[in-house]
Amino acid sequence: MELTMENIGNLHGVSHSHQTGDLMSSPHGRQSTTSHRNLVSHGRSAMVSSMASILEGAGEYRTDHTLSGPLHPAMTMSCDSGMSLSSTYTTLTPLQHLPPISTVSDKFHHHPHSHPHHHPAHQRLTAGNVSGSFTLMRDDRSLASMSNLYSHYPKDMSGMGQPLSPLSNGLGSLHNSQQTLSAYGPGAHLSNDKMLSPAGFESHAAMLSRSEEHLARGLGGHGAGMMSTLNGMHHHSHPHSQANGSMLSERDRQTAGGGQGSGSGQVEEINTKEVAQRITAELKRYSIPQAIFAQRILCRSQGTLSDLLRNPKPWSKLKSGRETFRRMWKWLQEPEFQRMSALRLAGK
DNA sequence: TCAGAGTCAATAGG
DNA sequence: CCTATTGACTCTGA
Repeated sequence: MELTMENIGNLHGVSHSHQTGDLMSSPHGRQSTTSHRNLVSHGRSAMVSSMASILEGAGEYRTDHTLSGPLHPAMTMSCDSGMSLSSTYTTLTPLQHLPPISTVSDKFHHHPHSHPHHHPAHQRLTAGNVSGSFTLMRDDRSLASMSNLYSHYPKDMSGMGQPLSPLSNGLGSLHNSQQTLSAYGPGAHLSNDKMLSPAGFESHAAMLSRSEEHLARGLGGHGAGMMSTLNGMHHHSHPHSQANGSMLSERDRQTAGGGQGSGSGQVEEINTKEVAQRITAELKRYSIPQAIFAQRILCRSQGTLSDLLRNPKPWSKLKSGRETFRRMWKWLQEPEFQRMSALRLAGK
């Protein structure tokens, strides 16, 4: 249940103005202006070009307010609004049944303001890090909600949605297609009903992970250790828990399989290695520099991201650092165009 | 006060 | 231009 708490904490965080913390998290104000412009990357491949443009566009994100705030709060997840994002889709998708709030409630309650600078405070709820027993990586609801968002975000769709998707190798396409599907197709349904039906979810997840796996392999760069973890994610099929500390498998299974389990979108136990690998793969795929991703999506520095990607600590050992992984995870859950817009808009 | 976690900025290397 | 590494710093929880 602890996990639950955490999530709840996040959700409610908004009300508590957690994010303030985040905002301020740019403690020394370093991130603010400093590196942005240098970070802008240039598209390398045709496909990527779109990305590039997006990124470059980000150059002006300074004006961001105009764009981000008012228009699409949900998508505007930046450092400051990061929490809001979660809340946002939470809102959109009521499906997930939150855990016993009562239990948790006080926990996240106490810590009214807090964190002077740095730390994104969110995590202080930490409640004891759970033994790492649960594992649900479901955030699919985000997808569902996304689909809703699309409606008022047509421009992105047209602009970025398509171009980005195709990836050179089959994997890419696979990966994409499925994302697309979930986002547009099933996703819509999901939003209404129970959110992801087990089946739907599974397939989605499974496919995803699978494709990613391949990708990772293709990339191959990372140590063997990392690779092994990939599959860890959603294979209910075989009970094999991953090599290193990730405890996901079972949880997934339960989630997927369990009738209501599916609903519990809130609790997320993230397989950090898996996320790290996937992020690494995506960044490479789209030629997104770490610096950009780190700042725009995670609100962290390049060095931090690099370290996290290369040496992800097991979820159970993370405290406030979980937030960073959550953001990565969320980003992974989003459809391309949204990722792009996030990169673009979140440029604060 | 101390240890650990999480970051950052600087910097070394492709 | 990118990524990896690292020393230093802030916080937080004993």
